[in-house]
Order: sequence, then C-alpha cells, then structure tokens
Amino acid sequence: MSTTEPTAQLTSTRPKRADARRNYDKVIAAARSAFTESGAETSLEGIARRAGVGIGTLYRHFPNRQALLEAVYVEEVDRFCASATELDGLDPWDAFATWIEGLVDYMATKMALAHELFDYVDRGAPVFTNCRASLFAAGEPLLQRAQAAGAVRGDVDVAEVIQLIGGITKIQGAEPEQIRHLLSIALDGLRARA
Amino acid sequence: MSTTEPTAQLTSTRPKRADARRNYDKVIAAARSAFTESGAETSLEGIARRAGVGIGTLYRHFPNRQALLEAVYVEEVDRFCASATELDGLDPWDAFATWIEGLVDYMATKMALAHELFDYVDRGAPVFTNCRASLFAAGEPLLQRAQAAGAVRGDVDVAEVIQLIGGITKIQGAEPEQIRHLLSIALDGLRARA
DNA sequence: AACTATGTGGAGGCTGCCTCCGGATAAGAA
DNA sequence: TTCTTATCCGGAGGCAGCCTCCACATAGTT
Repeated sequence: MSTTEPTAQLTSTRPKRADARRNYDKVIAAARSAFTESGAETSLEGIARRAGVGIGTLYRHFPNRQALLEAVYVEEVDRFCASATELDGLDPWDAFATWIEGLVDYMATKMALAHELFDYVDRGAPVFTNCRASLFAAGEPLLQRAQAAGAVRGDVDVAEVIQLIGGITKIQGAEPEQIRHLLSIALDGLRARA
Repeated sequence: MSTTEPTAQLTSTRPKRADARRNYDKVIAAARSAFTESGAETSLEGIARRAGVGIGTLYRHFPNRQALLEAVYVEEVDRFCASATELDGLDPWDAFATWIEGLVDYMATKMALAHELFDYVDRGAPVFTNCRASLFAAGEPLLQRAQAAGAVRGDVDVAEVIQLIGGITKIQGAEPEQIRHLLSIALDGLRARA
C-alpha cells in the first residue's frame, strides 16, 4: 500500500521521468477532489481536464476507471492511517476518541468511493483486505495504549471497535447529529467502568 | 403500488391500446429475467431486443432506466407480498416460518436491483418506503396469527422481524448455508418460550 | 371503409470509457 | 553543449449505452 507506486520495482528499471511523476500526482489530486465533491460520478475526461492533462496521459497511469478509483481510495486510507501517529502526544483516551471521531468522518466521505469500487471488485478483494489491515494496524496502538491506561475496557479488540463504528456510519437516513449522538453512546460503552 | 400502471388515471382517458399493454408486459417480463440473470448490468437495448420490441417502444413506456428498474422492483415486491396470502392454510408457525424463508430468498435475488436503484434514488424515496410498507402489511397478519397462537414471542413487531432478516441477508461473504444456519438461529429466537 | 388518436421502432445525437500512435521531451552520452 | 533515444504526452477516434425524434403503422371509433 505505497502511496505512489503500488508495485515495488524488483527489476531495477530507470526511475520514472519527472514529468510523468508530476502528472501522476496531478491526476490523483484532481481525482480526489472530484470524487469527494461530486460523489463518484465524475467522468475521467473531466478529471483529466481538471488535472490539466490529456485523457491519454490519465490512461497511461491508470489503465481504467477502476485503477484510478483504487489508487485514490488506497491513498486516502494511507493518509488517514498516518494521521493516527500524530495523536501520540495526547492523553490515551483523548487520542483514542479523537481517532474514532476521525474514523467516522473518514468513512462518511469515502463511502461513495468504496461503493463504486464494489461494482468492480468484490469485498474480499486484496484492495479491501489490505486497507482493512492497515486500518487495524493504525488503530491498534491507540486502543492498546488506552486499554493499558485503564481508559478503555479490556475485552474489545480493534476489529470489534471498527465494526461497531462502521455499523453506526451505515445507518440509513440518519442525521449527522444523530450519528454523532450514537457515536458518543458507543464511546461511552467502550469506556472502562470506574 | 399497482402492478401495472403506477399512476391511477384520474382524468377519464381512453384505456391503453391493446398492443401498448401487450408491449408493456413484454418489456417488464424481459427486464425481469434479464436483471435476475445478469445482475442489473443489462443494457436497455438488450432488454428491448429480448422483448422483441424497438428501443423507442421501451422508452415510450419507461422514460428512463430508473423507471424501468423501479417498475420491475415494485412488481417483484407485489408478487412476493401476494404470496403471503397463499399460506393461510398452514399451521400458524409454519406459515410464518415459510414466509420468512421466502423473504430471505427474495432479498438475496432482489438485492442487485435495489443496489442499482440506490444509484438513482435515495433510500428514503417513495419507492422504497412504499415497498417497505407493503412488505410490513403482508407480513403482519402472519406474525399476528403466529403470536395469537402462542408460537411466536409477543414482544416483536413486523418491522423488527424484517430488519433482523434483512441484517442476516446483508452479511458480507457468507455462504448460503451459513445464512440458512443464521436464519434458523433467528427463527429459534423468535419462537415463543415453552 | 375511412379516420384519427395512439403506438411503434430505428436512425442518430450525445456522452463516457478506452485505444492508438505521431509528436514532444527528459535524461543520459559524447 | 549537442545529440540520441527511451519514455511520455495528448487528442482523434472507435465503441457502447442512454435517450430523443419523427415518419410510418395500427387499434378503435364512426
């Protein structure tokens, strides 16, 4: 799950040309904002235009719509996972709770992307299992620290926590504040009893 | 939720011409089998061909893809709801359990259709709320009869039962037999204690 | 039988995904 | 610096799917 180039170059080829890398990044950036703005309904032509790049260039880097979708999705997951390490300074509970709240926002915005990806690859595909693994790996230290500090009950693991949050975000037709309320209830439930 | 013509004709217009009605039915039938066979990925051109009808005719009856999808979906719901009345002869519990099993099969096959419909209309749209209402109305007598006979615990209502079943069918990546096992567990849970 | 409101169906417009290849250019060699 | 060439750029165009339009056909009425 590298952010830039999914396949590590085993054969020692020449590194990518500067313009190629520049364009790759421009396309990813354009795609990310396009997808978050307009759901996943944007056309690839539109993304290319937005990136200031020809459609051929887009297809050179991403052989099809699915590939671009995946790249953006993976990059977002990485980005969110990385944010976990920035919470080290906080009190164990606060770090945990903050990360959980971030998780809710993250899931809400990335659902459209994941939803369209489901049209191409099934839920057991490497993309999703890898992303789930990354999410678990990122959350685990935060949870363990909070548990070690006696802030979170000891009988839950990351998988359960993330499923719980996932379930809450998937509630149909709930208002954002309702979600937030349910989240606070869930957090209360996770808190260690005094 | 009439099976054939969604909007009741308030203005007393002449009834539809015979050929029009015939073609309408042919398109619906072709669409139903096409959707159940190939998921919801079939093209409208293909459906028209399959129905032995021009593409223009299809569009005369269904102004767009969403309309056709909806019509088929609604028709399927009606059909399933109607099947509830055929269970009157059975023992209250058997009637209830049989209907529930039918519900699982029904949900499994119609998920693809509903999934694509979600791309067009949101989950709170009249189509879905109406269908849910029909489903509730169809299941209610069966549940009440089973409850009155002391076969099903008294502290559940139709909505809960259907949500429970819906939740089971939505479990990701479960084997059909696993689903069936979970269903039997759920049914045990619904059974009145001796 | 003739008339007309209604229905039919396919040509064609539009858009989106993707391919292809002539021209441009970065990166290394001379 | 200049040259060479592997690599990359980008848009024209093919193809498919959604949908519109309208000349022609026909059911139902007179």
